Amino acid sequence: MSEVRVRFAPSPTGFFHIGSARTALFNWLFARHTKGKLILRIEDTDAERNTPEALQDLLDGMRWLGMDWDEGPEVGGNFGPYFQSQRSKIYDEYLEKLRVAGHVYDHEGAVFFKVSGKHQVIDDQVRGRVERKEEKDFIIFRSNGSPVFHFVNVVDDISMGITHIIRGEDHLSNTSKHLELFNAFEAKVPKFAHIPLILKQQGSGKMSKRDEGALIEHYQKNLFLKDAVRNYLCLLGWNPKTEEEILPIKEIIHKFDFPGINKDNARFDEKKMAFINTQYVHKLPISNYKKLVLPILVKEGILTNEIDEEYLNRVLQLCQEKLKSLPLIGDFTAYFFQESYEEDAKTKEKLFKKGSPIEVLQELLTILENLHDFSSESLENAIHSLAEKNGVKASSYFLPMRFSTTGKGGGPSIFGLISVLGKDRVLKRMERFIKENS
RNA sequence: GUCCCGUUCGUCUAGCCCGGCCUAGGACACCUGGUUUUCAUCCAGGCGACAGGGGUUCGAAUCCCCUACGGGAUACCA
Repeated sequence: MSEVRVRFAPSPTGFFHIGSARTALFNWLFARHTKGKLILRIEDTDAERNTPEALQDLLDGMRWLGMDWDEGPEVGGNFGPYFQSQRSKIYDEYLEKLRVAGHVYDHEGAVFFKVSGKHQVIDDQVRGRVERKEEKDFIIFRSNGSPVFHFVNVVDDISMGITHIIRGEDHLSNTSKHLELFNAFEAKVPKFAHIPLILKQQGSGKMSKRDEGALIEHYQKNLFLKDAVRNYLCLLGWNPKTEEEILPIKEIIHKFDFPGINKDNARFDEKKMAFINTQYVHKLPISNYKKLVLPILVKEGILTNEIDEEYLNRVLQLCQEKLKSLPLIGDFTAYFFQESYEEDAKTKEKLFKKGSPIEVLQELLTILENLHDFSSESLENAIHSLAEKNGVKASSYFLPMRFSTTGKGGGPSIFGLISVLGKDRVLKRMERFIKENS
């Protein structure tokens, strides 16, 4: 059996967006699943709209999402060049073949392809048999001498030995043109797989570069985990047929195949994207998590050099299970590292409405002063026995404790919080709070 | 307009090819309750769909036809 060769063929005319990324991803998954090759081919025949920045953004985005290519820019290969702008010689040769066989004619300076008028049958791996007839002759070389997409696309797929064409459904109608060309060249026709499009979150139509959250850059900037973004993208138009949706990429590669691809378009859902990201944040190995979060804390001026490594580790570990996304880390942990932090006014109001927190805190203070073991288990026992002695619910101590030491109404689990903060800080902050509020 | 593709909870989807196991399963979101409180974790429960109409069949989400709706293509863009 011959080796699978698939290609991702973007044109670098804008920033790398979700739709392109997902097409690249499906090609990559198929290549890895079949142990074949992924070819990255840059379709830059439109000199007017191509930019080097867009190309760089594309390569960065591919790598960020963990998609490597076996042939193409920066890696080379035996079927190059991989930029269409450098393949004009090949295109001229192929054009000559069509001329010799009488498939083309010149008109108004442009070269037209003479259509056969026959029904073209696509045996699509996703949609089954699709039949379409190309009615009109079409241009393959512009009057300025440059070749047109349909022509270069087919010529490259032939000359690069592409075996499977996995692309968006928006190309399904174009396929009859491409089939005409493959036939005119008497070339073997690759298998086609037209994958569903990604629709914009609101309104109608497919997702475009201008839509919120459409650019890969957006996820990079907002510190989404790349594995999470990739996992979500896999789920748009493909399903693993398991109840579990959050899967390691190895498993996705193993399961990925054409029968699992859906026919209907999928609407992009930022909430589910965010949910999956949160799951990945929670599962992040501690060393990795620390590496990602540290620069944020430093940048936000929350961490200074004198921070005790041991303490930092405990804080980060404590907060991970409640952290929804990486950029929230500063807000979530600032009070661990700084003595001046803002108090949440609404929570404070609530606290004082509930009773006399100062009295409660004074009692807590004496208990905690005499508590030598500040582990969360020990704290839990102490608070529970205090509650029992006073005939109240243990939870009645939680908000006073939390608010007086953090100025917040929410955060990590209470005993863990007090334990990590440590006896010195807790007592000092409670005392300060009592003084300032009585 | 013409051509092509599609249509299961608000959203992503399982089931459809090979009709009965489907009083249609899961996930996100939402709502309610629980847990270490407010909550951003976690757990339990709830809400919620086979686009409509005709066939075929003992039986249809599953097969066929029509309609409606959605998407795409109709460029000397890719």
